[in-house]
Amino acid sequence: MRFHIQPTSSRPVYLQIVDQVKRDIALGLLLEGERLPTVRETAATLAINPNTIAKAYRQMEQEGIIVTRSGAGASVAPLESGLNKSVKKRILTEQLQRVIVDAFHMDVDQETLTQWFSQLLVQFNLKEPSDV
Amino acid sequence: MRFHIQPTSSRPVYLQIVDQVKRDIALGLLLEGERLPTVRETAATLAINPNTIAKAYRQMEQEGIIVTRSGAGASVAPLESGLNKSVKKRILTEQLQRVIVDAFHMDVDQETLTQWFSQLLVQFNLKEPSDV
Amino acid sequence: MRFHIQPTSSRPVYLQIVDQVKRDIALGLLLEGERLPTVRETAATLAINPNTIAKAYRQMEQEGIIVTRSGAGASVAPLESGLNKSVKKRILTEQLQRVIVDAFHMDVDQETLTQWFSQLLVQFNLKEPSDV
Amino acid sequence: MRFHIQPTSSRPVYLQIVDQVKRDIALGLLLEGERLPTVRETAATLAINPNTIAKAYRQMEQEGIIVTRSGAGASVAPLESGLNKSVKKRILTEQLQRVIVDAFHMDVDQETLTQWFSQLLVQFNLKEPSDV
DNA sequence: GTGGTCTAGACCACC
DNA sequence: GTGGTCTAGACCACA
Repeated sequence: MRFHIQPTSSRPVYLQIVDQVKRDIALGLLLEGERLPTVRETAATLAINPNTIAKAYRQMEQEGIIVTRSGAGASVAPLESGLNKSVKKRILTEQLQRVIVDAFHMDVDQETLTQWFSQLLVQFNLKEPSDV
Repeated sequence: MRFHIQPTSSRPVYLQIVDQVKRDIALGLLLEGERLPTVRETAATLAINPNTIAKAYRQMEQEGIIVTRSGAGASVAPLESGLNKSVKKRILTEQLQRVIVDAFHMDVDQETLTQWFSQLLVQFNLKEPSDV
Repeated sequence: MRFHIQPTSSRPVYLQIVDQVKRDIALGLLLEGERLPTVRETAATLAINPNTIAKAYRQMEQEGIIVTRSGAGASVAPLESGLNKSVKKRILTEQLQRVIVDAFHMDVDQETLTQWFSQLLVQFNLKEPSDV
Repeated sequence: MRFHIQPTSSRPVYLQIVDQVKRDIALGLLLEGERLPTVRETAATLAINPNTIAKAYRQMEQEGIIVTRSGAGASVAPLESGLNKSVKKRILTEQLQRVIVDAFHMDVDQETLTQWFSQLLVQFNLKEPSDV
């Protein structure tokens, strides 16, 4: 696994790492049980403070995305979400609404936005074993 | 215009205000040229520090959402986005991707997500060109 | 609120703080909505690094014990536990079992242990308004 | 004796082993003088680093739970606790208090907690003096 | 070797 | 003023 960090981004470095791990899992590039690079290794590769990487890992652990066994590295946890459906809907529609509103203010029409949305869905659907 | 603020939300107060103005414009509830409540009026109503409201207004002015004439308050600016299309696409697909990845980790399937997306589009479609 | 830290304890400082806040809430000494001392203030009083205090606060926030509004300090959150009952039972009986086993190995008989348990319950029951 | 280890638990593996030995002794499943499996045997069965098992045994020896005679393996020591009563009380009430506070924050009422406590006591009472 | 804790000190976002 | 992020570096617990 290779991370790509933009130090100038307003998004904190540790969240950029979280984003990328979550994306790669969703894309099927990282499979359940697969090991992530160690904190020190990642810190060295990216020339970033180990504490920052550790923070990203801690965050993912608490979100249930990965499991870390102290002294034995971190690996991808099985998919499991304890949230009930109404909460999920609230969170996701809130995010989607923000995108739609932004699109409006950028003068992007709904067809175009829907098209981009669909293209992304296709990308993230490739991970279904039988579909490939 | 009435704002609804959740002080405990992780989303900063000033961005909650920006969100709501942008949403109401996109919904056609706020029309071009319409005036927004003054900073001090809003601050009093919401019992929030005026600096916070001022920051929200400054942010919206920068984004070209509103225009403020000193002494005459703020009003909704005409829709206009100077960004070029590839930039728009990058910004919006980045946001959409994050939603899709989050949906995956919440174990929400693509059909459900697409349905929620479509429902939102309908809501924001009511105020089409001919309505203005 | 005054904290009492034992730097020599094997229990990490940040957890000692969490323990004390949770205990004081359970005792009714800290009420819902009440503000906690600021991170910097606490750090100065205890002569402990602010990051350590911040970590304790972050931990409590994620446990839902307190809410922090950036720029406006932290306060006690309303009591709410999203766990379902079987999970609660598993967690608590696991802890209780460990105490009982330890008591056995210390040669403390069950009557004595039960007595200590009851005395503690009484202490933590005083917080019911009408009982006082 | 068969150990059951959850590698993903936040409780260290070596302590899980200690927990289980102490519990089985308290339950009367392991009697004084009875021999424990060897370090290397256990390590092989559980597919765990022998150092981890050795650490668990060292810990139990220090606590006076078991005695190890070099070359002759480990066996259960006679029950004996050198602590004075006030120390025992301090240690155990500290643990009990933590359970009670946790129960409060999980919104588990005192009746329920007391019931769980009593049920556990019954389990651990089956192996009373006369049974040995 | 792994990750976890704590310190010290800088800078930023928010109110 | 508040808390959040990041860096740098020490020490410890765990496997």
